[in-house]
Amino acid sequence: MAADPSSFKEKKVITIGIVSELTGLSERQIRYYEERKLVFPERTPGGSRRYSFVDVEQLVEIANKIEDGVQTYEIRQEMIKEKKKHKDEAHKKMIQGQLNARFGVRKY
Amino acid sequence: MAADPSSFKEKKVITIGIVSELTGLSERQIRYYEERKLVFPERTPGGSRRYSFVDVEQLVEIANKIEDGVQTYEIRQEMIKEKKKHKDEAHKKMIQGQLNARFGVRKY
DNA sequence: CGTGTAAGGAATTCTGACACG
DNA sequence: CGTGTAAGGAATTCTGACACG
Repeated sequence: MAADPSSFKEKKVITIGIVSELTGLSERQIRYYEERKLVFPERTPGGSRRYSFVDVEQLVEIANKIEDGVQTYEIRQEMIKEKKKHKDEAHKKMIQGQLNARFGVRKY
Repeated sequence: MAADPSSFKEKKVITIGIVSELTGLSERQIRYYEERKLVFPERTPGGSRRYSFVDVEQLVEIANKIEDGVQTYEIRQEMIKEKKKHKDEAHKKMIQGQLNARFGVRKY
């Protein structure tokens, strides 16, 4: 039901050069969006960035917004709101789960 | 019905170093299995290998077979047989499709 | 046969900075 | 603000070869 945690799409395995190919963005742009806290690649022991397919998709969205004149700061605010919404939903679900555990529930 | 051609799992985007981490195999092993025609990474313009998640999964299977004493040549024969089987199935389907087109068919 | 390793070179990536605006 | 670029260095990858067995 929830997203598969071992999902390939979320695995950080793509180098910045490939991401650049995939998105059409320059490496400069990709690194800058990280600086502005819009993407969060992992690092190899040697310090190279590794992105997931989800990151790649988000980078394209970010680039589109910027093309529309949205500033990185605003994009970041949107992202924070999104995150909050998801957290609230998760919280609601958890409460629900606790209630179900406490008072029982028929699953079907 | 068929595998999504734009599937992430099949995109060749992973460098050999990451594949090595993911599989636990040495880069030497990974390159050798390519030499023996068991995996087929793509190349960047610069000549670096790029693997897909499917490749990664297959590499693990290959390594397991080798551990069991199977030789690369035999593994390759198995792969060829597999491919033939798939081709036959595809062929059968195509014939079926042609028959359906020729004489009509109720889909449900 | 399958794998480790040292060797030398080429491609990739990194950071900090200057530039334009 | 967002992006290009030249700069110097470090990490990554490549190939062909020798070694063991």
